[in-house]
Amino acid sequence: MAQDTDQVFAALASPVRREVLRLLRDGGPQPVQQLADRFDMRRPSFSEQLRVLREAGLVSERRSGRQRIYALRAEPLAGVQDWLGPYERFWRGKLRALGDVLDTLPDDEHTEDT
Amino acid sequence: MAQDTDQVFAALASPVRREVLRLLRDGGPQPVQQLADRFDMRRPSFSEQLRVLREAGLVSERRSGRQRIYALRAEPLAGVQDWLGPYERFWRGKLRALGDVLDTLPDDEHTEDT
DNA sequence: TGGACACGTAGGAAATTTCCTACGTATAGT
DNA sequence: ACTATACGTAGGAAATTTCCTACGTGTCCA
Repeated sequence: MAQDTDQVFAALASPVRREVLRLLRDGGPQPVQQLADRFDMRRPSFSEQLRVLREAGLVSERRSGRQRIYALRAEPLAGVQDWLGPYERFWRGKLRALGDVLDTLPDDEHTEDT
Repeated sequence: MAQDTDQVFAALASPVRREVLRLLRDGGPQPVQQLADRFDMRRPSFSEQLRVLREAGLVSERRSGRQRIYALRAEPLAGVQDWLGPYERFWRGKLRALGDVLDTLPDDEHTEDT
């Protein structure tokens, strides 16, 4: 569980890998070649980036002839959003009036004085 | 820009650092010592973990006598949620199961059946 | 059956991360 | 001024990441 979370966050900590996810999101499932053309990188290096995404569960692979079609698997990102949940009120509180948020708090556990 | 995003995701890719954020979220601002007691790690190593969080903008530091009080800075997490936004429809409503169909959708049309 | 194509793995170099011990700096108390 | 406390930096070892070139596997096609 934490292992998965680690892998997902680590996978997202690379502009190349985030761009791959975006390409799959906006362009749908694609073969490796078509994805790789977008990056200034040798093919084996790109394969490794795909492997990181695959092991994080963020993409799936399907074979079609001699091509491999990669597709976005967004489920792990739902886990990221779940993790994010409990923090949300902290930045909403900063962006809005503080009193507005405090009014709706179920319990008060973020005292800011000594 | 992407540099910041990289650092935030990389900072989150460690159970120790995520636990620090949780402790600050649930326990409010705390000195280093009090945080460090929760981890099986030497102090200098823990200082480095804090440095990673600090450089990602996820914590702030304030001096109080010979202590340094760390506090959660959640703003970068808002950036994470923004990044997550365009992926949300992929895990909601099982649209992804249809694969090619969503590729043909002109607008975001997420009916939540089943 | 032979060759081109799509993609991966093998293995290695360089950079980065993460831990450690040793030491430095600043503050507090006596 | 001296000592203890709180925390960081320095520097180094081990593990991991990320890139490369070279090569292997499987598929398509003439």
